[in-house]
Amino acid sequence: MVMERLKEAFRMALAKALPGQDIVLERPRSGDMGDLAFPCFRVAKAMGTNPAQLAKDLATQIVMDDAELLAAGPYLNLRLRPEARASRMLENLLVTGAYGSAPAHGETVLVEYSSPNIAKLFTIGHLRSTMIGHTLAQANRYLGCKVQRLNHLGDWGTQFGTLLAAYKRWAEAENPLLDQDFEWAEEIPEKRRSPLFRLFQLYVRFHAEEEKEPAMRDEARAWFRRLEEGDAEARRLWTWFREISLATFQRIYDRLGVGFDAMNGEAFYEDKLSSAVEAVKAAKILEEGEGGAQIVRLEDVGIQTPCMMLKGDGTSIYATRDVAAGLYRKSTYNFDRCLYVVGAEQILHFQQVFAVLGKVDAWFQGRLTHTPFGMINLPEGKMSTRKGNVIFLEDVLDEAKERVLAIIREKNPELPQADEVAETLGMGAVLFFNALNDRVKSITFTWERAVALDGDTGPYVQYAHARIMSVLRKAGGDWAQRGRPTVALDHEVAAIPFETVALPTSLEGLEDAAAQNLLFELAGLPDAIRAVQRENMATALARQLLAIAKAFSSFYTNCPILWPENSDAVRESRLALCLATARALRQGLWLMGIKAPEEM
RNA sequence: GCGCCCGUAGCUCAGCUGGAUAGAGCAUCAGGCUUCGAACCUGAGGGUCGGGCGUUCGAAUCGCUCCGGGCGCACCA
Repeated sequence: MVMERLKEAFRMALAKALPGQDIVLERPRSGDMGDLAFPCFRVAKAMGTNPAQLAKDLATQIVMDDAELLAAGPYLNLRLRPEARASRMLENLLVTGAYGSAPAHGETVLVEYSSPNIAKLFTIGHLRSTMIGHTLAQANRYLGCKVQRLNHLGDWGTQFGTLLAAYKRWAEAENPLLDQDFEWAEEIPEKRRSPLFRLFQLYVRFHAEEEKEPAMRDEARAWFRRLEEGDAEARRLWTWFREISLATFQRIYDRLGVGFDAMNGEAFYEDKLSSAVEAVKAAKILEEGEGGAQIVRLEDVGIQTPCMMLKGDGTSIYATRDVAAGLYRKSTYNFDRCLYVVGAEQILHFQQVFAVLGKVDAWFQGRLTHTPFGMINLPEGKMSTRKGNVIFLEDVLDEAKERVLAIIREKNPELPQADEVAETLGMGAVLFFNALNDRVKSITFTWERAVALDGDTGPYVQYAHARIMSVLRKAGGDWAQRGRPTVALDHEVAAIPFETVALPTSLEGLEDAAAQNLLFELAGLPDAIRAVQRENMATALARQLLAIAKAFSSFYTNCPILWPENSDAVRESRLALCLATARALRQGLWLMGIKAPEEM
C-alpha cells in the first residue's frame, strides 16, 4: 500500500538519524498539520535534549521525496506535497483496489454471534450481537483472515422445559397447531400473527404464573429432563418449535444481509456433552459440589465462583455446552482466535468457560475472546422477554423505513424505487447508530435516537455517496459504471471488486484545501478498518466514514466538478477523487452491513 | 459483601497502548440555494473530562481512594 510505504520510508529516515531509538509514528489529528507525525518527547528525553529543538534539527536534517518536514513545537510532521498526496490516494483507490485490505494469510478466526434463543422473538437487543458479529467477520475477512461465522442458537436448555410445559397446559387441547389466537391472551397485531408469536405468549404466561406458583418450575425442569432423555413427544415438539423459529430468524437475517457458515445450536452439542465432561474429569479438575453438582473450582485463576458442569440432577447446563463447543471447534477448525459476541452480563460465564477450557487443554489459552456489549434498556426499564416488554427488531426496521419514506415523499417525490431506497436508508440509520456507539455501556432505547436521520448518521454517509453517484452519472461516459461493484454483493463478499481505472493525466484541481482534506481523511480508512479488528468494535470505522463524508460535503461545496468553466484536467481529476471517495464509502459501509444507494 | 463495567458540553456520545488549543452530532443563535442533489455547507456560544490524592517533563487517558449509576456472583441462558 502506497501510504504504508511512505510510513516505512519516514520511519527508516528517522531511524537513520536517530540510531538505536524507538520510532513511533502517529497520524496527526488534522490534515493541515501533515500526513504523519513524529512526537519527539521520548527520544529527546533519552538523548537528553529538548524535544522542540530535536524536531527543528530533524526537520533540516531529513530529506524525503515528495514531502516537506516541519517542526511544530515538539512534533516533527511530514507533509506530502498536494499532488503527491493526491496521486498516492488515487492510486490506492482506483488502481490497486480493496483499499486497506490485506492478502490472505491463513489465520483462522471464528466469530460466534447473533445466537438468538429459539421461541423467543428477535428483539432490538439481538441486533447488537448480530451486527457487531457481522462487522467483525467482514473486517477480519477483509484483512485476510479465514473466517467462520457461527450462530450458536439457543435451542436447548431449561427454557425448553418451560415451553413444553406451557404448551401442554394451555395449547395442546384447544390450539395444538398454534394457528388460532388464545382467548386468554391480548390481541396480537395483524402483522405479528404467527405460531411463533403464540409460542412467545405461552412463554410469557408461564413465567407470570410461575411467580405465584413456584412448583411450576419443577414441571418445566421435568420436561427438560424428558427432552434430554430423548422422550419422543418432547423431541417432536422441540423440533417443531425450532423449525418455526428458524424460519422467522432466516427472514430477518435475509433482511439484514447477514449469513452464517454454521448454525450449530446448543442442541448440536448434546451428544458431545459426556465426552466434554470426561475431558474435564481427565484433567482432574472436576469435583462434587453442593447438592451433588459437578463443578470446577477456579479460585487459583482468580475466579471465586466455581464453574458448574453438571447440575445436581445430572443434566447439563450452558457452561457444559460452551465447553463442549470449544472442544468441538478446536478439532473441527483448529482456529487461531474465537470471538464470542455476547452481552456483557455474561462476562463471568465466559471467564469461567475460558478458564475451564484452558485447564483442560493449554492450547486454548489466549485464543478465546469475549466481546461484550451493553444491554439495551427501555425508558421505563429493562427489556424482558419473560415479561413481554420488548421492542421487536422488525418493528424498528419498519419504523425507520416509514420515517424515511415520509422524507422522500417530501423532498424527492419523483424518486424511482422509493420503497427499496427507504429500506436501505432506514437500515442504514439503525445499523450505523448501532455501530457508532458500539460500547460496553448500556444504552436506553428511544425511537428518536434509534432512527435519527440527521447529523452523524448512516443516511448522512449514504447521502454523500448518492451525491457522488449523481455527479458521476452527469459526467457521462463510464464514470457511474466505475463506481459500481463488478459483481452482485451478498454476505459472502467482504472486499468489493471494482474495475481498475487509470489515473488522471493531471492532478490540477486537487490543490484546494477541501480536496486535500478529503484525501487526508481517505488516508485514514485503513487504520480504521484495522482498529475494528484490533478493538473488536466498529466505532472507529463508523467515525472515519463520517469524517470522509463530511470532508466530501465540504469539497463538494467548495470545488465545483462539472462546471463548464473548469478545464478538462480539473474536471477529470475531481471526478477521479469523487470516484475514489464513492468506492471508499461503499466499501466501508458494506463492512458494517450497510448498502450505499445511488439515489435517495 | 466480593468482582467487573460506566461517569467527558444542556442532551446523546467519540477520544482512553499518556503527548500538539479536549472533538462530533442534536438542541440554541447567526449566515449561505439563478449552475454538479440545502437529507447539505460556513460560523458562534457552551467543558472544574464525577471529587480528591499520587506517578510523570506531560494525565480525560496510568495507580490509589471516595461518590454516583449499571451488571454479575453454582443448579436460567
